Amino acid sequence: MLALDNVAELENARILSRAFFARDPRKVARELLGKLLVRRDGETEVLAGRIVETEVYLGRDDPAAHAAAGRTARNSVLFGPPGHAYVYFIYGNHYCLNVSCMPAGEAGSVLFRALEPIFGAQQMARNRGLNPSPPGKWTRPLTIGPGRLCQALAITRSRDNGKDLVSPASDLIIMRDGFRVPRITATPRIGITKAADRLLRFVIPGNPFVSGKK
DNA sequence: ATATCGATTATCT
DNA sequence: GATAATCGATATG
Repeated sequence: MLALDNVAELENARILSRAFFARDPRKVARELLGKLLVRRDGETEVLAGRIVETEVYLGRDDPAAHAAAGRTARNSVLFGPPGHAYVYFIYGNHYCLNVSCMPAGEAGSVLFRALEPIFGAQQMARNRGLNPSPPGKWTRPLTIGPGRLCQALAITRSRDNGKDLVSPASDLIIMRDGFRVPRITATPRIGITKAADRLLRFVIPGNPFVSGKK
């Protein structure tokens, strides 16, 4: 499988099934915690991060979701088959990555909010325009937050929107490696104004790469 | 330490 | 024309 074979961190990892995503995104968001988001660039470069923070966006019954008003040119991936990338541009500056859930025809997705770098942190820093040299805490700002993690993995709408995230041929895939999350906490979603009270954000509590205070 | 604010553009009303 | 699933810089206690 191209360059993945050479990465020790991924030698036991397998791509998730399409069926994993053909379900209620509330279930998918919880179970995505501890999985791996893997970016492949060319023949040699591999970037990988463990998913430590997710958010759920539903369909018509969720006013905060892009799918709330129905299908448009921008959000059409959300209504397509499960396991595909929905990438959108926000605040004139940032990209955010979702994976489509539910069977084709029904909207619903999970937003990737934070990763723990597992492989390729040096290149992630370069993608972010940061100086990779100072040792110690330099990995923290790489992948905390939906905009930052997209920049770290070089995810853009033109390159990745609509991409199949469970195809071995894709350069952006989601994998499992047997890692078990100790615990899951649900909180309100970040940065929204509508339906702000619903507990649709999921984190691995205590993980240092979860966004938020301390 | 927390709070506020400006950047910058695709998308929708 | 207003808004937005954000980030990073600056101001303030």
